Amino acid sequence: MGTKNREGGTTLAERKRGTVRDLRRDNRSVLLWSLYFGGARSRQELSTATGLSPASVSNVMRELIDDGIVAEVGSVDSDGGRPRVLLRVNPEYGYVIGVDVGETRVQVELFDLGMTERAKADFPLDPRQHDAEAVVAAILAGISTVLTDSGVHSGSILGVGVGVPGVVQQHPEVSVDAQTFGWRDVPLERLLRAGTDLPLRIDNGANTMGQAELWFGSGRGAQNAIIGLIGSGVGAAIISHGSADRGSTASAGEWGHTPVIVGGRTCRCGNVGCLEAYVGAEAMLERYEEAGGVPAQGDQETALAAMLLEAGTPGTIGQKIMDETVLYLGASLGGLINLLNPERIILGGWAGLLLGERYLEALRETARRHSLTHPFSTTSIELCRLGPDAVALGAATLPLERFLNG
Amino acid sequence: MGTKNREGGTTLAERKRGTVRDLRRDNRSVLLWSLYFGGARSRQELSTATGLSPASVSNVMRELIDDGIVAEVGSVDSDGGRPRVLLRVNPEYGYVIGVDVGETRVQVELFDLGMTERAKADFPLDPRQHDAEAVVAAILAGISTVLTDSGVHSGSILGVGVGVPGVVQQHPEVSVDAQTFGWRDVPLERLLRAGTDLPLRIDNGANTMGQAELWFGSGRGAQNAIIGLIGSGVGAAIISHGSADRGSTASAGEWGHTPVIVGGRTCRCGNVGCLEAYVGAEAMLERYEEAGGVPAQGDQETALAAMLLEAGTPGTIGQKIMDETVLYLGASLGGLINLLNPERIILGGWAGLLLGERYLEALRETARRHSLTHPFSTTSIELCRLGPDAVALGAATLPLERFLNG
DNA sequence: CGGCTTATTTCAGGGCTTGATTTAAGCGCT
DNA sequence: AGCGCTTAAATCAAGCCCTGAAATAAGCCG
Repeated sequence: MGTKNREGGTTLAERKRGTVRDLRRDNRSVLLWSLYFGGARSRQELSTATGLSPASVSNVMRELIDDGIVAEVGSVDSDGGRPRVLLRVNPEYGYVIGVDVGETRVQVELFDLGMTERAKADFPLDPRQHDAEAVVAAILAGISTVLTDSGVHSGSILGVGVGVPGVVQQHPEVSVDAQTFGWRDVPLERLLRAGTDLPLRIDNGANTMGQAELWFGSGRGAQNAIIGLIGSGVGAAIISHGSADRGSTASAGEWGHTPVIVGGRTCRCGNVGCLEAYVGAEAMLERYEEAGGVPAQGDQETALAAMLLEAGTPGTIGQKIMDETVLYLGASLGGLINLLNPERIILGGWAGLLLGERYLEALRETARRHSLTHPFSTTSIELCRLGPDAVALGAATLPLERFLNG
Repeated sequence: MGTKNREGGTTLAERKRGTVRDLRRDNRSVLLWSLYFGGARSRQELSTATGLSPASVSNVMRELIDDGIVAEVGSVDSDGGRPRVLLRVNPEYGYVIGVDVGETRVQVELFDLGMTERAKADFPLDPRQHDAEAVVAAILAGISTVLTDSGVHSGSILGVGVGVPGVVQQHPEVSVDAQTFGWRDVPLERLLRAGTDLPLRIDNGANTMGQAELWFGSGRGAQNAIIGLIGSGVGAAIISHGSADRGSTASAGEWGHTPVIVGGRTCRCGNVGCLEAYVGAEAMLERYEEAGGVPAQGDQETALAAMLLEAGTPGTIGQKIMDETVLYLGASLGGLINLLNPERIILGGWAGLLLGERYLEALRETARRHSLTHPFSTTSIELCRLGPDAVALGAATLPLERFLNG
């Protein structure tokens, strides 16, 4: 109810649903979504699932089959009647490419429509050097590599999705602000456009990862969810009404810079008391050191793992730090539950998974203590289910989404 | 993009847009919304505003005029062409009733479609006695009072909206949980149904107030907004994609129970460190007393006003409390800005307005210090514009919304 | 008063979904 | 093997809807 736009700009006119032809496109799209996420089903099942008449389903399906998008696959016997013919989206109708632009590497993956990986390419990046040119070159090289490796013709690529570690503005032009890369208003789409004609979609990496979990991971079917990502810093993808809420200028989700101790520890963002000043991997290790601990040599990942190991022994500094961490994180989770009343919270990111392995139950309990009974009891807190490729997978869902929408 | 429901239950089938007739209903509704919020406009303007062809606009408008919903009102001359005929929604086509169930009184108001108040009735409630029966009786009495006072026939009432101070569950049956009233799973709709046949819509009072501000107050036109309500406690209505985000079980918006000092002051919800443990009127007065202040006699409103007056003098206890209050509230606002990236934050509630009068600028500054540059710079923080009738007004928009949707 | 400009309405054309009606495809029992 | 029964899918005529083009309405201007 009431999702119709009021006169808030041009949104009303942009809506593309006035003619009977749009109706057809919509129905076609509804059927495709239903088929894609519902798996192989008969026309009849589609009819009851979507509320469309059997006649229309038949009609649209013939079209989709003629286009090669949908294929009949076997049939299911019924006792005493004509067997139902099962339909499914043809995974080879087209392919999508997902790109994960990370701090240390650009990862490019090619999937068929069933989201089976068909090819993959990794290009290391110099961690001290994140020229837009270098990244663009890596992405373009990755695209042509996966194309040749998979033997897929570029004509059957439905699109390329790119997940980047920064705020992505879509209007008036796609531009990326990424502090860690020193990017400010980098017109990534325009730069890529010079090297490829494929349809492009660019979004924040945390959002693409969230979308991956939402579609294929722990978030399947959720209408209201929060996917929290804890790595060196802390971010989140917020799902409301079944789709990502990016806020008014696409920078929503900065969970890490939400207060937990007003006037507390200084955060790398310059403010004080942020969650990220306590809970990100970087902050955890700093706090460990401040408390007299000696972080293990190596990268953050190794150091954090070592600290977690130490934390298993009572009385250690590691344990103290981790107990506090669980308290802060759990309290913040409780706050999110109260504020947004999600049906599911999903914790991920490399540090989040490390932490979750050992402390998930403690986090649940802390969140319970810091939230109201009712909203807590209708929420579940879980870990991400997808591996390190989730960002690329989620990025690939961007063109997939466009395809399913027609 | 991508607001289509995935296979998350029965939502797909519930969508009522498959047939060419639904298309008509939708277009009719789009035109009505545009006319309602865009004011008097010609058919041609409607055509460009909605993207529908002039022919269709004419067509639908004739229908609406025949139904008495829309009326032609004057025309504007143009130099050298046929003058445009202005259309508007006929404010007398129907009426809506809004009910505000507060702690001390039930307020019932009757509006025409232009949201001009036509009648109003107040029924005091015994603050120690919030029997569902008493409240239901007051609401029903209020409805018949405003009907007779306004002379409006009940047949032209489009519906009644009720705002209650508690969590409202819509499924499987409308039921209300209101801690302050001692209500648990009160089937308010069923109880009211026994006394009236009018269409009913029940929602949380903070949400209805938020909707009022969104439609007619400081929030006009916003797609992403937060309406914060500070009274005795602290709540919020969260608007995303242009409509209220109630979360998965309709209890979203408990901003007051979001952490600001983990491990801090005990809140009346039983947890510690909640925003409401510092910023609600009740908490502010408690903190004042704990710090050695002597609250003025009388109700909370008088006492808070007195403290605010004292706070104007440097060195007083009142000033100390208020400085802290601004710090906590501002930090929490900063967190909301980072997390949700709203285009507007609107502060209301009786205590919020009292506070905002004097400290709005300080709050803005504190929020700025506690948020990231980009999202802060695209947000404005303002005060509610509507008076104490906002809850009833917002409640009345519930049936109005249904009417506009057809 | 006639030409000109702009706003609405009218109308034929093309599309869409649907309920009803057929046709297709097996099952089970005789 | 044959026949009736059951269920799934396809076909078809009917009823709506939106749109572009053409026609009509309504003033202004010289």
